[in-house]
Amino acid sequence: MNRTRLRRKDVIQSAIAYIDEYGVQSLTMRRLGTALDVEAMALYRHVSSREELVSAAVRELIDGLFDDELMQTQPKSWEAYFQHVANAMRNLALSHPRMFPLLISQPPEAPWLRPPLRSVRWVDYFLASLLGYGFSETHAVKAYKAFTSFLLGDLLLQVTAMGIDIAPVAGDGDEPEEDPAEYATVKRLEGKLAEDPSQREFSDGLDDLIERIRTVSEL
Amino acid sequence: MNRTRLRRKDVIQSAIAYIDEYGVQSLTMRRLGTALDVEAMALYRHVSSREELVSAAVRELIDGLFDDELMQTQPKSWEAYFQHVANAMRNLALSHPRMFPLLISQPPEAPWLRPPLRSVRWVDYFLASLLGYGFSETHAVKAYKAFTSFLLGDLLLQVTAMGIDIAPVAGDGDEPEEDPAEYATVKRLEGKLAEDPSQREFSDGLDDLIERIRTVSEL
DNA sequence: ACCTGAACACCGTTCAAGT
DNA sequence: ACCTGAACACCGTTCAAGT
Repeated sequence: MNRTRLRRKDVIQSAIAYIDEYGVQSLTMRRLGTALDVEAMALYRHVSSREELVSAAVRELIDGLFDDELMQTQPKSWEAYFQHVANAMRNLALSHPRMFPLLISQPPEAPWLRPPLRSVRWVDYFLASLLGYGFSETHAVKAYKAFTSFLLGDLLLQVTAMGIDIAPVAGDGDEPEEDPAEYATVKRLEGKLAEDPSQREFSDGLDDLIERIRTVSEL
Repeated sequence: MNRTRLRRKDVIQSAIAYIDEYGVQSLTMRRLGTALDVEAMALYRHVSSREELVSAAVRELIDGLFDDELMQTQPKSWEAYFQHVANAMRNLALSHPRMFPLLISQPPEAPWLRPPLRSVRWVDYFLASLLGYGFSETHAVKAYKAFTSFLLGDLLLQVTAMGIDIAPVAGDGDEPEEDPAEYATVKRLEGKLAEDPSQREFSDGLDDLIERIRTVSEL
């Protein structure tokens, strides 16, 4: 019944799995301990605090993304490269919707590191690639900023639209409920608002972004 | 020394002030109680749980934005209206950097409500305004989506760049530290990366967005 | 070297009791 | 009607002790 000696990796992987299923709020040293068939206190052998565990989980995800999806291929055009990275990040967000917001809430290693591309290694590789595609330094930095802003906005929106939140759902208390039926315009447009063209919206937004970056580069 | 009877409003305002100063993680019923010269348990007379308190604080901020900044003036052009709303939201984000991420992490009232514009009343008013400026229904919804995505991405980036996070700073544990000096490209571009043209970047991004929306509308 | 048990200081929340 | 005190079940974390 007892697996081989507990390793740090196991603890971190378990934490990710736990958060994916129940959310960070529910992650408890004691609960993760019992999930691993161990007393909570044993975890401190591998992790210095709950906070460090969570931030290690975040790092794990980002490093995984780097190793699996990007080192492998180097597309011919920078446009294809953007598509590549964007879709890899999107897949990460969609397969770990409860982890994704943590990429933002964790403080970055450097102030100019912009989530969700939040490791120095990552950004270094990204910028170096752009330079390799012939971007000027200024243009590469601009593209990096525009790209992160796009990813963050769109993916976070998508993830929260999945009805997932950092904290579990809060009851409405005894506040006056807002009644959507009262709001004429919203009611009228509800059909269009609720349309969920998430993949399409993302692709269109991305195409748009690429177009903007191209335009700037040609000035 | 004892103020007039505790009101729900006081509790919520205090919670906002407390979060602004110390972050949500530090908000504790007991601590907020002593900040209000009252036992923690007294708060439950006005608020049904800690969660409900936090979500009331978020709602308070959004409602305040609505009342103060937007009902007042109705600019002549939709472009000016966008600027209006965007800057109002930006001011909110910058004056409550520790609250702002909560606008995202709290579940929205309806699935198609996109943070940070996250109240039905708000969105109704926003969409109605666009229709008033002559937008078609489809175009108004598209503009709403593009606008929220922009606001969310840019403001969240700005707020996290302030070094603020939902959770207090996590130590790095005994993981291998990433050494920025090792990363050549990042090192080379560090100057450009660290430039903080936040107001300008935001304005440019907004101009860009407006331009995109205009273009679509003319097709 | 790794895990456990008991303990400490702190939570959110309930409930009977005070005024 | 509003607040308090004591209590309960749960946390993160420390530390001495077991193997």
